[in-house]
Amino acid sequence: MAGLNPKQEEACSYTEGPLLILAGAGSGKTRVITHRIAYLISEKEVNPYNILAITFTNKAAGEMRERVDSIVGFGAESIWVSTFHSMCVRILRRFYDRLGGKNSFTIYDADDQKAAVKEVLRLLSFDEKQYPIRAMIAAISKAKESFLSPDEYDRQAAGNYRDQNIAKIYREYQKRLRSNNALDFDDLICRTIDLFMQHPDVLELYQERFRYIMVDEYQDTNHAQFVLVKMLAAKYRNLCVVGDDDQSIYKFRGANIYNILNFEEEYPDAKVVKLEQNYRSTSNILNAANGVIANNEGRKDKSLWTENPEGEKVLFTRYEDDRGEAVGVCKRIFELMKEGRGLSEMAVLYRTNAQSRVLEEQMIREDIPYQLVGGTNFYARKEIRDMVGYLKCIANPADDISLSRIINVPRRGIGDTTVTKMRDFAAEQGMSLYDVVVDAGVVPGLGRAASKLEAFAELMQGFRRVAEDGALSVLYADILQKTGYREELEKENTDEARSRLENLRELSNKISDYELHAEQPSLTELLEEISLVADTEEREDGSERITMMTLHSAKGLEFPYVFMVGMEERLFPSGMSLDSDDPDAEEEERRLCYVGITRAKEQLFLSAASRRMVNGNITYPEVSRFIGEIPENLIRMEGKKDSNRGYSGERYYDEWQGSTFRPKPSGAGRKSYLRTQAGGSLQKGMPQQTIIDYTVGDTVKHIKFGRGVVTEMTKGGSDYEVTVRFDTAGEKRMFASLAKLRKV
DNA sequence: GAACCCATCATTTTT
DNA sequence: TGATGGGTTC
Repeated sequence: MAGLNPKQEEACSYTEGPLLILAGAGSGKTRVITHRIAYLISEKEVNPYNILAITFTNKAAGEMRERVDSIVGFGAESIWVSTFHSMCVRILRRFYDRLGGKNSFTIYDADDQKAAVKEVLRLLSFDEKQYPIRAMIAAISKAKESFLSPDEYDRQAAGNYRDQNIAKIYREYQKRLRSNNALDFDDLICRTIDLFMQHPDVLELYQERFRYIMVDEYQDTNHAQFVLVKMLAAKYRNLCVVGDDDQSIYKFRGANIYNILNFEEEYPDAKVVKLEQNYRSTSNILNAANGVIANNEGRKDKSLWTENPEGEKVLFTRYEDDRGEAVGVCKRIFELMKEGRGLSEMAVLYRTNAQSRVLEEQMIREDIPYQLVGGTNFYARKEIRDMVGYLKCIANPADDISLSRIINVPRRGIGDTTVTKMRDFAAEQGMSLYDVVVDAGVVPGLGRAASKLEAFAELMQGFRRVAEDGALSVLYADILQKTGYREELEKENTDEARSRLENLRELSNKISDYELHAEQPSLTELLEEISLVADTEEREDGSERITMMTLHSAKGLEFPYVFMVGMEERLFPSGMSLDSDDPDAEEEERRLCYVGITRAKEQLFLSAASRRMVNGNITYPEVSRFIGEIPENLIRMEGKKDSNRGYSGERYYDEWQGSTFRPKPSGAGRKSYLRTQAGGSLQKGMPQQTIIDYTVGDTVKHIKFGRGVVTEMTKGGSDYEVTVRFDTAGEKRMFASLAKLRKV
């Protein structure tokens, strides 16, 4: 096997029986998985049809698919490369009727779930304050993960009034989902397990099919997923799990680190291969990470090493406050750029999304293009959810949740009172809301709304006819048109409305794209893709931007230059973790820190502020304990020591050349500015290669500062630093590639 | 039904 | 600080 180290090779060629691959950060994990699949097929002559590779995210599945395709060639397409959830959907679409459901079930996402719980609370007259929706969803999810039915949950709650009420909510929620012919994300896993338990013939079918199973990011699996994998692998026992207990950072969403820690107890004959050579980071960075993670107790014994050069020391800087930190980061970015590094080689990582704000503001001031990762999902936007709501209703008329969402959108005179009346009537008669809408005449006391309902029913029936024999894109266009949704937005004529229309066009593109590429396009499958595939706004290639994201989102990525900001007690590690009674909480924060450090290839910049605004309050945080855990000889501290554990903020905002402090842009203006920066519409289609057609003495125009005369140009790295004396804004120094100066 | 005011509340996120 | 949701008023 070409290009693999002995350990990697060992992991690839051990194909029979249970195998645990402990893959440290940057140890070439994906390479091993893909090579192993290739090895199974070419050396062991395993039929690709018998291979299953499970990942967590669609992104990971897509990447693996691509790599497998390129390395395996013939037969690669018959390998199942899939996320847990899409695998289960595929199985349930075929066999859900065996559990008494319809194979055409709808999938409820977080938003639908929320709406369902809200309705349940209303129905049971529970107070949302006492039983917060978020907490209820979490409780239900937890119950499902441990296979507790509402009845069993109730039994366990014996004597606990609150838990008994939660059991009631859970029961009612399940009832609602069942009558709506819907499954939530947890159901997808649990009901598949139910199916396997109740129908051993179905289980056997899949056991026979999946003779070789691989699970990536095994440390992220929850209990239900563990059970599912165990069942599938029970017959042939060719189960290979890959993961890193040190990178387990998703406990809050159910991940159970013991799945990986106790793998050898579960499978006593398991072979364990440790991939400990790191190919990513300098030894200074790697050892800094090792130093931090060594403070955790509950972990598999391993030590990462590298042949990479020592590199620069890790740099820690303490700034006066959060704003100063942002200024300092920007300054460092410019320094790196002067050395010829590009923005796409850099990333800023933080613990909480709220921290991005100050950084964004500063980057806008300094004209540094950035890209935010994470944030609101495309499909979570209101206008998209409305359209998807229509599609869901058309696909599954029993879906009361979606129908309630769109019945009065856009406004058509079917108000809350009417809907409540109909809902109550439906509940009494055991009908679905849609049945009632179609036959509104039977509901007493609807008054004027009756005619509105009739028109609405007519509209929906029309859509259903189009859905039956028309193309999906035609259906979509029809909805947009006939509901008056588009017209209403067009009339509004605001920036926001235009942006919504743009999103609706984007959805139209996605639908056309789906139609074009799907083997057999169907509304059900389209909706499945929409619910299961979060739309991760892919980074546009070629655009030079710095990436900003949470530490969680950074998992699996790497950058030459990494900034970890806000290294402060109670921010990171988070106060919530420190206050929690879970003794593992601090260790999970430390793992998160480990994940962050190991993202860096060349250089790592850590920083903290002495004063920070948190939730509108000024706080004076101490330096994070994690800083002290980095071996002293690997870190350079910038600044003087102060009385407590840390380093005081002696780095004030230094108004250096190029930074341009202007008053904070206000309200809506600022927002739309942010959007153009983050969303990229401003930069789309702009030449990436800057054409410099001006020189000293020329008059140029700047997008914000207006007219000015170039007074100086010096070469800095791959770029030019240009000094311009503006007519109104004074003298500014800036990078040619960022300043977008035009000769006039 | 929309516009406004006040109270409340705050990690991390994918499917 | 700032987003969100509920309640009130016009």
